[in-house]
Amino acid sequence: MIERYDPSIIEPKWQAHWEQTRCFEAEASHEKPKFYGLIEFPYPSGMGLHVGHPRSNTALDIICRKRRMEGFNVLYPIGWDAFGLPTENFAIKNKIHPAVVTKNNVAHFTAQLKRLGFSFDWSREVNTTDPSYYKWSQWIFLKLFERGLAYKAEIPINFCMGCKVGLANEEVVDGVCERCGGAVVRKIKSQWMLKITEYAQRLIDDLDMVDYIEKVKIQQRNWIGRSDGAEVLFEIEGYPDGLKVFTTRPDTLFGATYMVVSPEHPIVNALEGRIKNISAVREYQAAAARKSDFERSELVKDKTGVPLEGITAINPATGEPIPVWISDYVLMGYGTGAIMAVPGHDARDWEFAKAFGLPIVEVVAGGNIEEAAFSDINDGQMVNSGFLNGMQVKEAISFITQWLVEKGLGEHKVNYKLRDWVFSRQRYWGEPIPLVYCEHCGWVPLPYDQLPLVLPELEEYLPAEDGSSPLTRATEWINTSCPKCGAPAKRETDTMPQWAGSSWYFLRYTDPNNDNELASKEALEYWTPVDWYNGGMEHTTLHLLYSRFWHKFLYDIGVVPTPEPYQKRTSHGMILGENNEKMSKSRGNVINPDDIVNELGADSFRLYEMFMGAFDQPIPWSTMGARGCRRFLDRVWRLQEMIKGEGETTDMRGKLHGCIKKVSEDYERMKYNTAIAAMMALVNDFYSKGSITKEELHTLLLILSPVAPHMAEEINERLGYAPIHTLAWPKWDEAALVEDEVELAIQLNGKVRARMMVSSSATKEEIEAAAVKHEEIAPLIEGKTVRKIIAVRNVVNIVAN
RNA sequence: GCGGACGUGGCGGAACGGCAUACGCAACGGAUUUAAAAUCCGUCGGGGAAACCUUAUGGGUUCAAAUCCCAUCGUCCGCACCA
Repeated sequence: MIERYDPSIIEPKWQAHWEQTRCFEAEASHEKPKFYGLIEFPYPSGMGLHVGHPRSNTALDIICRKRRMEGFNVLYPIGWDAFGLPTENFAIKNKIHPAVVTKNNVAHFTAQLKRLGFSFDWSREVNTTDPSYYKWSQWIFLKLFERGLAYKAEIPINFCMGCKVGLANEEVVDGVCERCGGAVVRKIKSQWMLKITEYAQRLIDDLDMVDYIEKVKIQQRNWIGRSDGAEVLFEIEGYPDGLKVFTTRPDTLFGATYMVVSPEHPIVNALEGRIKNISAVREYQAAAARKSDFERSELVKDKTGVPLEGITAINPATGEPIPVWISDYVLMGYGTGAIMAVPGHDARDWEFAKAFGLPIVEVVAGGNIEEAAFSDINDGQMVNSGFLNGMQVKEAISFITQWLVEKGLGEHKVNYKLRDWVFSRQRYWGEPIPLVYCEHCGWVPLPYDQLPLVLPELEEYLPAEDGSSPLTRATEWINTSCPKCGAPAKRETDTMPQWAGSSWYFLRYTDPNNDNELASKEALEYWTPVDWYNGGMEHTTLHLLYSRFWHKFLYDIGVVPTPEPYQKRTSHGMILGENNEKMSKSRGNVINPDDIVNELGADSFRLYEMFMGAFDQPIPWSTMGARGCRRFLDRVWRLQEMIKGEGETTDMRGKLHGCIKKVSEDYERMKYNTAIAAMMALVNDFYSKGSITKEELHTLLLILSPVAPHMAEEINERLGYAPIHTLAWPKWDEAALVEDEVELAIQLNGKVRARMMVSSSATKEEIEAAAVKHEEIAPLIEGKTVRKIIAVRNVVNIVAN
């Protein structure tokens, strides 16, 4: 009799063993082929580990443990994305230094992660708030600044009233702050910006060279939002600049019956004196400014606007005068901030024209423009369009673009939805921006030998009421001298957003203690790119896009050897609460990993997270299901009682090898649930037999070990084998998979009517003959003509009538 | 509105175009136990008298459809006045 399975003894034992033998540290030698597996480093929040973290971590832990057994030198690192608002808010509320809060949270997370037995290389731990780390975040920023990719601009920003901080577009969700849910308003602020738009095309194009799951690629492409069209110049009487518009439908130029400019468009100021209804226009502008972006788009149904009375534009195709309106359905931030309105063929223009009684002209036949705008570009012929008449839409687009170019009225133009990245935050707990403002020299970068520029100590971390950074109070720190001319100068008080440190952390892991470079050339050459990166879909248009941008920049300046940071990107589905809703404190459906580990053990927890459903799908938590996984491990444990004597055998070789194959292949495809199901089925088979050989159990432990490493090591040690992590991944024998006899289903006209056993060496002809003669089949086809017999895999279909 | 994913037992879910419901949960029966828990063994989608029917619904392609195509309904996710 063996004692009962007790993870609370086994798990700490093996965790200590792994830590002492340092067996999961990446090898210094670069002889072996490398494998770099990466999970998104956690933000050490006060809430502690979420059940979502282990889902991603276990998935790649399985891959990394398997890779080591396959002979790879594996890097599976861990670190902390520790700058950020929740920590700072907690610090403010409790009057503790954010660095102390961070330290406590990191300690808590570390303990939680270690209890789960991930094979992280803890010797390479990084922390974005460590000055020796953010020295290099600052270094990269200065490089961007040098190359003109960081610039300061007066821009309307999304300002969160709760956090008192500017947000990137990506951080505004449903019109409110992603973090605190507070109202977001528009404020004009001078902000540091990064020119991610300069990389827009390459960020699209190079998706072709990486292996990302398709929905990630699609979301990134949509976010960057490339559109092809033309920029067209409309003349305005008495305004020599004219009014430029961007359109993807230059073919509809003859149908442009009016123009619309956004409320912020400079033409209003330029022509102020000639706009007869200027007070109404000013009033409209003021009303638009008071609305947030969210409110503006909330009112989609009701188009509003005011004509610029006295202003007339000329349609360059027809030569006709057309009115110019101002309306907030046109955005200053996209294209030129002005549009040509073609109500016949654009839904928004159609609504606007209907609302204000503007003329609607059909220029593409095929729809009913009285009912709705007709905007199909694949099916329609040009009408009422002079020299374009009779052409198909696509033909007309290229023809008129050429015509515009020849007349000097326009040009082919590509536009992107992607905006430059707002890189300033008016907060304390972030990397200081290493620039100094000098009255004489402007913005001057800190010399590299003065990095890191360390955060000053403050009494209060709260931003000022006007939203300026708490660093404005660090008088001594701010006042410095210009590195260029020596005159008194002031430091930048904005800090970097949380995304800075996470944009390059995977590079630092390759050489985490290097004080001379962000990482050595040699380390980067060997380890990058990351071979496999798993993370959340929510980072697709944030972290993942930002880090691709930074990486491309570092590639351009010769710092990294590859144009893309991550060779492969996968994503896990979210774990929902037992009630099928998103886990949250307020819903009271949060599952704490510690509780599950306490009750069932880390191995059962890991097993359940991998077994609960398809890895890429969202899935509700079930504590009963988790207990079922514990039952399975109990059954594996008791296999020790069924071990046969020396020299005895079972007839399980075929099933065992089938399982090795299934599990090996399913791990690679992240089909963890079916891999585990296959092992459960195998164990059920051994229970049916009531016996197992020592070697068979050993092999089962090898393939189970990536999921349940503690138990696998423990039983394996008791069997007298060397530690699993030092052993090779088992190979399956294809020959063993072939069984002597297989069961075939016999179908008649596609319906299963009978089954029969046949020798697996039987020929097609033999199978067909046997099927027709089968005792249950023969009477059914008697008197009928057999038209065809299809024998495929394990089905024979007889077509007869 | 646009883009994406998806719809299979009481539940989570399996199923290279080839025997639908693997594996697990829940439920039920039995063994063991003074009893319970644990464990072991077993049963287990629905409808129909039956032939059969049944993978959201209706069509189609095919020898063969949960799987491919078209339409409809529904759910989830992302983007959203992007010209």
